[in-house]
Amino acid sequence: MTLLTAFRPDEVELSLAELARRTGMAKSTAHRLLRELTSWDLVERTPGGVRLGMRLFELGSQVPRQRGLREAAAPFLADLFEATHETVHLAIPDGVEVVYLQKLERRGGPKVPSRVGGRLPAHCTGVGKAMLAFAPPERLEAVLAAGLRRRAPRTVVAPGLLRQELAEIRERGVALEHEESTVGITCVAAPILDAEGMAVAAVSITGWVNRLDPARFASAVRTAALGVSRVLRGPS
Amino acid sequence: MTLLTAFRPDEVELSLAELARRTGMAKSTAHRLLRELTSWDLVERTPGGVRLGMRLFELGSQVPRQRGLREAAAPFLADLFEATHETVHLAIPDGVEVVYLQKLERRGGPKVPSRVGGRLPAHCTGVGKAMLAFAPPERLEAVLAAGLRRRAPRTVVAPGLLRQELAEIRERGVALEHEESTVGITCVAAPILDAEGMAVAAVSITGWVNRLDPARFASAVRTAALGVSRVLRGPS
DNA sequence: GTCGTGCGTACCGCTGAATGGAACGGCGGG
DNA sequence: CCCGCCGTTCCATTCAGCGGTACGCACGAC
Repeated sequence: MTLLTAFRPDEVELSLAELARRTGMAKSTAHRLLRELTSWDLVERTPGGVRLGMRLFELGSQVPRQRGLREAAAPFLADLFEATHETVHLAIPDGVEVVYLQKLERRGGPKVPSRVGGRLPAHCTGVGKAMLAFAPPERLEAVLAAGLRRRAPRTVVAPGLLRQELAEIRERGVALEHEESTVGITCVAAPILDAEGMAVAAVSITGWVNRLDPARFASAVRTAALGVSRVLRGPS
Repeated sequence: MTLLTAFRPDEVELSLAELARRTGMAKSTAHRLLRELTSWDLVERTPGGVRLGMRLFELGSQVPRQRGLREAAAPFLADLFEATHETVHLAIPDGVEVVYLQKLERRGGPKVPSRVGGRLPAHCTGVGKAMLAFAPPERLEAVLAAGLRRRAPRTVVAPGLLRQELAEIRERGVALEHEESTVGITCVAAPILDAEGMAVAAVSITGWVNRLDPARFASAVRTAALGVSRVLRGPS
């Protein structure tokens, strides 16, 4: 894991020497461990070094926390994409962050910082706020305690403002985000709730701030989220 | 890895004792290793045992072999889905099998055996045949040597027939599959080629055999594949 | 041409960490 | 009620991982 996590999110390949340097291992140790990792196809040898291997992807695809959700949500995300023609996201909460499970992009859409399997802070994303509004109070406190870091000029950094906004989200069932994580981009999100009314995930659409009218799509996002919630609660 | 690979594709959670039994480890060994895996969030403790953890999903999402392809293909897959309203697949070759990278499902579509991160034999799937037709000859020989296992009544199991079909695919640029892996399901696939004309991946649409007219959608699938090929070759 | 540097690879003696047997408390079913 | 299975902890033995060292190679500077 020390070796595997030495790969930063957007690095394709690293040399043995670079890995040894980053991890503080002796070159011979890194060499031997990489041989073992290669034999499991957890990493692959390339002309210029090593990169993460396909078995990691295969294992990751089996992870229950994301698999059930993804399979249940897939058709609804497709519908939502078709109805709105905007970038669609599915995410789950994890500590003070959100982890993106799925992303449907259209050609020519805005370039958003999210990535399948990537993380963003909860307080400055649509999906994050949607889930915070329907989370145990401790989670909000943890987010506030971690500090509302400013990621863009319009990021909400005042705890009071955030609390107030979450109350509005609870009332309307939809979360809005206007250039709070990236300038020029806006977002409409809705939570996916379990039987107890707690958010287990959220869906959102994201688009250019001057092109996407939140009021027009709010009900579509909400409908998709409700559809997933219903399927998750089972055939009861 | 012995512990992680003890989880079969559709098992959600396993007990410590069951893991020890499957792997042949002593219970105490399995216990200690699971503690370590848990600390990395590679597995998570549940009331009834352990399950694969989110970090595996996050790591898997970084794997270059799938990430670049997925990001390049995403908009084209979305277009294809919208144009056809059928289940869309993106897959890459791996030995005598194919690994699915992405899947877009519509509501009410047929239930297909594929799964993101899952594998199927190359010889009985549309994407598999599309890629075999544009693969180094060794790969086809390897597939034949491994044996064309029958998965459905109409699976092609005769080497000669398969060779002939691949020639046709090369000519038309599109592969067809009619109930060769699952009864009632048909498939239209096209390869994504690199600069040397070798298949690096394939896209397909899948639907009910009596509902999906291959002739009508062949060009759409081919167009999507060509679009991805073009993007992959870069902005040259 | 020649040196210097950084790379991947291989060897091997030492040591500390992994192993698994044994034992215990808790729980549920027969 | 007791038996069996589970998860957990402890501990002595041993063996496998560690990393210092060294080698061949490719490349660039001088």
